[in-house]
Amino acid sequence: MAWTFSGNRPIFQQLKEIIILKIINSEYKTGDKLPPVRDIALEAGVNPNTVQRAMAEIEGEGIIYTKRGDGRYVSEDEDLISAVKSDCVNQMANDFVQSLKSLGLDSSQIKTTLEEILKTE
Amino acid sequence: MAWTFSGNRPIFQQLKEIIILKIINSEYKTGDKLPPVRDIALEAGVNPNTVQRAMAEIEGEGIIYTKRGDGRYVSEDEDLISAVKSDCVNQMANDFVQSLKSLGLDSSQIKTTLEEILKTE
Amino acid sequence: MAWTFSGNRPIFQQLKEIIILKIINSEYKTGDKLPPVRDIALEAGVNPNTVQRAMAEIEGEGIIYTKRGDGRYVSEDEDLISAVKSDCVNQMANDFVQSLKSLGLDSSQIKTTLEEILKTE
Amino acid sequence: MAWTFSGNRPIFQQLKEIIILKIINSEYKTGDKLPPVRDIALEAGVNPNTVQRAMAEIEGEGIIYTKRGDGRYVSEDEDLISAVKSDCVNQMANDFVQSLKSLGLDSSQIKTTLEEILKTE
DNA sequence: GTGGTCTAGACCACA
DNA sequence: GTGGTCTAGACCACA
Repeated sequence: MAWTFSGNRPIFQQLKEIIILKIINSEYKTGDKLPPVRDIALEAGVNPNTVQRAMAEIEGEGIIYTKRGDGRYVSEDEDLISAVKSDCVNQMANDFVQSLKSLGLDSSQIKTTLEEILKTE
Repeated sequence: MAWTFSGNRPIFQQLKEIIILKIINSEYKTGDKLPPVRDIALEAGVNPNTVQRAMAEIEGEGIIYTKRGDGRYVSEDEDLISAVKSDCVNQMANDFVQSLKSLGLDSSQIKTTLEEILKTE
Repeated sequence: MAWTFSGNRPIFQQLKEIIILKIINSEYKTGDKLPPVRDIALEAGVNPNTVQRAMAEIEGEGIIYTKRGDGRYVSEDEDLISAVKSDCVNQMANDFVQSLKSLGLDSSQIKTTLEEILKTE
Repeated sequence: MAWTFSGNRPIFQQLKEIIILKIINSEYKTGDKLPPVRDIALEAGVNPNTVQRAMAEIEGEGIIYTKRGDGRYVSEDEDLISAVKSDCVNQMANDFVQSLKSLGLDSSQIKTTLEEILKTE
């Protein structure tokens, strides 16, 4: 996954999402040590403060933790991580359905729309 | 549709979305005169300038136009409006699929997820 | 010449320009009686007040005049009308040259640009 | 280039034009950081909001972009910038030719008119 | 009455 | 320090 940012959304948020994604997808595995803030900052081409902020917020969600004087680690709690993933999936699906309903589509139209998209991929 | 705003996104953008939605859903019909900026501002509880900005941006997309000294009207171009709607739907569906794929789900998992959600509604 | 308006500029100004154009091009000839304000308003699909304002401003420039209780007439002063025309042409040409110079083009580039355009017409 | 405004056209539009001109003429070069909104506002003697609006619209055309929390920069895409310039030149030339033709001048008269003007400069 | 522009001033997120 | 948003309020052109 590349460190690219969309410009119209806060970089720290996009960073958060990318890092969480790397954890969910086991690019950073359970119990792994994460790269130092400075390395990520360099690689992503952003200010270390921005990485710091993203990390702090992810830590707030419990899926990474800090060993003082050592570094940050991915939580060993695999259930937590898979819970984060399924929460994420469910919220996206709910938002998607909600949005299309507000545009006036019913369930079967929503299903058809999705199938159309999946076919073209 | 209520004039409620989420707080973490600009009001003028949310206004834009709500108004476009009203047009797509024919609450404001083709050729209709829209309520005056000041009326919407009052109803939505925001400053007229904020409504003005939303309107100007929607006008930039061509689905409404201004008659000077008179007011704003929904475009008579029904094709344009239905194009806006289907663009909207397609983009949402694409984003949804893209996001779930980046979380590691394949097509059949995405389909299953959506069906689960639709069942619970 | 059709009575069509661009929307982002005042209608009365566009009306002025169209009417003056009709005079310069002898669609309305020296000494002719102009159509009544109400007829023009109907034909152009605008408010009679707007036509009235355009007429008043043209009258201010001397190329039309009012006979009370009768109507408006194109001035008999042919020199005045051709002066208006050449003023118009000169001002346009000056503005054009000025604008292109401010974009950094020199005289010969301006000439070339114009010749390119004339070729493609 | 002075920050002077004509009074009968919106200031934000004139600002837009002046800033774009400065980019086209490489007063603000590819990749350069632009002066802060507040500085330009002070220099031009207008409200920062007005500059903000001009900037936002220029950004919409893609030739400048914002680094959040940092400032605005001229696009690195030199092709885009030269395209903007030539579009600008062509549109001016087309408008000019169109206007003179509607006044009844033919191609050779238009050419002569321009040459007269260029001689007197 | 309608939209369009502008100012002054405030407050916020971001880096 | 930088841009982004928003409000309050004013004034104007237009129809």
